[in-house]
Amino acid sequence: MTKPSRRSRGSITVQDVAREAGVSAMTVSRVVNGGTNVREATREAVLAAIAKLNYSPNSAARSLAAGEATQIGLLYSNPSAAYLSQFLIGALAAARRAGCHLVLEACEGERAEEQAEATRGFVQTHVQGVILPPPLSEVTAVRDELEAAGIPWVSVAMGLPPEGSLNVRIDDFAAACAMTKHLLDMGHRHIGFIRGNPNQTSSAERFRGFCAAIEEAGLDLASMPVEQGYFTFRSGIVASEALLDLPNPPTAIFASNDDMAAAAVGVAHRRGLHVPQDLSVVGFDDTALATTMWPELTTVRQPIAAMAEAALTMLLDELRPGGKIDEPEQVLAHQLIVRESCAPPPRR
Amino acid sequence: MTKPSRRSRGSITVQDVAREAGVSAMTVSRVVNGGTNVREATREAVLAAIAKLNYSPNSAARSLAAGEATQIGLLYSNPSAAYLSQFLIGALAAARRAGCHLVLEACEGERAEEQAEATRGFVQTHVQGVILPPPLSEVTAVRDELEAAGIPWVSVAMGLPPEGSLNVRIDDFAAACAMTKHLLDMGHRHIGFIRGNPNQTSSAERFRGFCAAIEEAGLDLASMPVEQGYFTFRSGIVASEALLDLPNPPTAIFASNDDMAAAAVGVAHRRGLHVPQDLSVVGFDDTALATTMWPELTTVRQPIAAMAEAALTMLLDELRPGGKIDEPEQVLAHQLIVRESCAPPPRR
DNA sequence: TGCCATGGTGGTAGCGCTATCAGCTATAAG
DNA sequence: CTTATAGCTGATAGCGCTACCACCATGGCA
Repeated sequence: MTKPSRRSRGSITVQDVAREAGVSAMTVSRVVNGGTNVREATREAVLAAIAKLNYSPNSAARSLAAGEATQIGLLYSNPSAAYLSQFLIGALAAARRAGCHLVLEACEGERAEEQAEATRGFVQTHVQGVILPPPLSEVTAVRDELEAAGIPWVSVAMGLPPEGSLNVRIDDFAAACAMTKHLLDMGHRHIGFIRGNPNQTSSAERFRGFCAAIEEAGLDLASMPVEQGYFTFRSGIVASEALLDLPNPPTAIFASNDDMAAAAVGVAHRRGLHVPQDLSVVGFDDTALATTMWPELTTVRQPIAAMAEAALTMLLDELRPGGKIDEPEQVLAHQLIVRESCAPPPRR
Repeated sequence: MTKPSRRSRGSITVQDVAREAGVSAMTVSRVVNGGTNVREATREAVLAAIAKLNYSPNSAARSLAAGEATQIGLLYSNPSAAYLSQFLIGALAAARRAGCHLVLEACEGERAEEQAEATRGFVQTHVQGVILPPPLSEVTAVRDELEAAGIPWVSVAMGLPPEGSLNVRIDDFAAACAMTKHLLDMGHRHIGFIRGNPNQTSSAERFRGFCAAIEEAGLDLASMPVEQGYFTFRSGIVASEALLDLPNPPTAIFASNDDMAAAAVGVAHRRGLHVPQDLSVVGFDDTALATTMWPELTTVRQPIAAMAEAALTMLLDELRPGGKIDEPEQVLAHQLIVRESCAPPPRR
């Protein structure tokens, strides 16, 4: 009878499974991880033993033994809170599967120096790679700092990422195009557009999509009122007021994100306009805001959690000793979400 | 010249630091962790070596060797997305410090069976402890399941936690009381209250706070219109309409959370009432929603991230072999956030 | 002088897993 | 019937860290 180590937590280990299945620990490990080169019968025996003992691998031991990347940085700034939580959920799921830790760092400031400072925090804590959700994915101060430290990064949801950089995104152009067509299909011919922050390339892509759909419909793009916004609620108020102050105001407003769309609805209500009867409003992103307003917002859904997962997975692949990844760019599918903020234009 | 192992990632280890400082690895470890029983001179030498080599401990090895809890579950349901992201930020920060992983599990359903099912997911993946943010902290199906599996948990933001249970919260009663006084101070004498979901004890506590402030001011509580809500935006719409349909509608509405307050503002706008000139509205929680509406919402801020950190820390203490914790209940400070949704009542 | 506390330190032995390579079995090829 | 080839498996040796105990000085006490 062997004396159990007093340090043992009594948990099931590979050894236990191996004994149960009548194989070696190594074979169990192989089955658990992808399982190349294991005979089918053996695999089944191991799987049965795992199920019987209710085994679950110890991730600390795993990453220690495998010498894997264990700390991945995630630099976030104010993003719409709804966006961030979805993002974190996806990233955490992937991180746990990979057995690595997510290291968060807030980057509040707007100034390049503050941003670089936040980034250096990562360099000092030895993260092996960094995920950059918007809008940080576009900040050169951050990217330069990472570049200098030799830390790889993945940018998420850029509109138009630089060639060859690691990134995960949706097709902002196509999504904006589809949304515009949705408005056109409803009969709108005079659509106001609120642009996003010019320092994010997705703003330009979304606007391009809008333009493309308008022109494809044979309408005069120059007649469509366009206002500059900055993705914030407040900027949406200013832009919407400008749009509705026009002598010939649009019958629909396409805001480049949900926050600004919510602002447009707020402004319309203040003026006694009913949405969607008097004015249609659509947004982009499908954040929680879209369903905590009245009427609920027609918008474009990004698979945020999936994008975060994809980003982390890509980064881990890149970090793996052998592996430059084959496909540094991943474009995930978006989805048009039709709710109640949109109706045919009022008859005049 | 020693041949370096090909598995080594060339990172700095305790051994390197020990050699540099002229001590043993054990001593370095002691210095890094609290450092009991180390002579001051030795400690300084080690610290210097750590700084010089830019050493940072490998958390995987650490938790493997120490046999610490390494997987902590976090069961979440719908929570306001803004709430969740703040919560995750706090929890992640604490988790990284402790070197443990956060395991997320979504619990979408309302039915006890679904909730129990989600909880069993944790039991099977061998999490050592679970954090229960609202509203899950109040679900008995979940708690029974954890109890049965012998997994300790910490509930967060319950209004009135059961005696002796691990929990972190704010004083909902005091916060609601303070908010009500703020309305009274502005001159409101006829205040409508929208209650929260009755299945959460914080709803009752907030209502109690409201009542206490009203009675303390010597007003007739029975004359204050009260509607039942369920913390959702939609329930807020129904409740607000009921309140404003009253022959003698209130001059202010105190909603038990921000979502319902936003609904109240929306309903008011639809009726051509201006907020705050014609109607004051206040909320509770200070979620992102509070600043993505117009006017911005006066509300109560919970230190969400800090509460999550406190919860995780408490759980880890509980899990530590030696230690039942001394103080199973922590009450953190809330804060009244005054914005623009609130003004003195209109003169009649 | 001996003896026990006590504070400080190092050596040893793992924690649970996987990289590596050697070996071993079948099948294919010579 | 050998030899090459491939597929499958196990023994060994760590990954970087810390629990555990042995050890060595001290110094106080009998």
